[in-house]
Amino acid sequence: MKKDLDQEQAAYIIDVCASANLRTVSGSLTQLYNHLLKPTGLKITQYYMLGNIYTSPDISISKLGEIMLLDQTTVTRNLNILNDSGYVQIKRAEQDSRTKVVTITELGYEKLNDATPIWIRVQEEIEGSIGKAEYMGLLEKLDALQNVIDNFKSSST
Amino acid sequence: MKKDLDQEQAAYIIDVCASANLRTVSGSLTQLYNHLLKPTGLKITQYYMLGNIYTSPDISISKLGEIMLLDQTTVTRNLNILNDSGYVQIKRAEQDSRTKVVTITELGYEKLNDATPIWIRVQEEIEGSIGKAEYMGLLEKLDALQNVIDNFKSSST
DNA sequence: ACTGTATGTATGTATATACATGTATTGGTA
DNA sequence: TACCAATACATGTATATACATACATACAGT
Repeated sequence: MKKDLDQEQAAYIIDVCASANLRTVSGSLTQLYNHLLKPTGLKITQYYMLGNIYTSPDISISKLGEIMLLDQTTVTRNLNILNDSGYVQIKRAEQDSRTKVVTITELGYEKLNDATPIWIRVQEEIEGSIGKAEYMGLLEKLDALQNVIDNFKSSST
Repeated sequence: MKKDLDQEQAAYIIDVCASANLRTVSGSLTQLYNHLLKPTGLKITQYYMLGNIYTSPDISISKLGEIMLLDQTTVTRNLNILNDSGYVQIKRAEQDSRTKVVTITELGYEKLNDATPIWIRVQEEIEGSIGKAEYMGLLEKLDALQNVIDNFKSSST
């Protein structure tokens, strides 16, 4: 005898679902950043990717995917957009011509600098409003959740 | 004299960025769910939307967007996919022919029931691993963050 | 040197998402 | 009543994302 989902149970699921809660907040914050970043022409995802490239010069596409936890194909496509805007340079590695290495351009670096004050403003608003310690606690919890997810993924291999 | 971003500062930003941290965890969890849900043919976003529709029968497209914190155009497009699969029914409201109301179909309800055990399994793994109380704390922090974001948005109007 | 496998990247396809804008319908007001 | 503003939805366009798969190059073993 199968017990089917009633509306109350469904409402509970909607309410506590980790995926939905994360996606919703993440989406709202992305929207806020993109709105404020509009004058710079960057999106927050692009800002973040540029920051990673600046921090790890001559990184390969795959490595970039690994540190950003993105699929390689996603990195390829997002990089193409940055490349078309002239924010990054992509060239084949000399030792291994399969590999491509990415570097930020002068223009890309300028964009990064343009956008950073906006990033700081939002981040300070967040840390100021919910409290620095609380915010760090949130990051820790997110980290713990990430570990649970990673373990779950590797256990179901 | 302008102070430009150095790599160490960029690394810090990458590390603590609220948007990036949320997006990354959210993405990983979405991937895990979608992988496990594959046999059902549903994605976690679709499961979540179906759940909302089941919980609020005859809801309008706009209202659905409001409760899910999604743009109306996003709802329209996601609903079309569910509609093509036969999981929802969309018809014009009788009082106001601008409005469309959405209802879950029998088939959609079956899908919802197929997917729920998988949702439960992941959710229990999460709550079990990081602890129920810790998890509730995480939801509270996410809620607090959502409020900060909402306030920021309305203040910049 | 040849061959098969592993590795790095790209492409086809599909979903998720938002913004700007267009279209249709409703409802209030002169 | 005729018109205008507000409301509800759809469409064009762009980005973000992943999976399945193809392609190209490197490398190891014979």
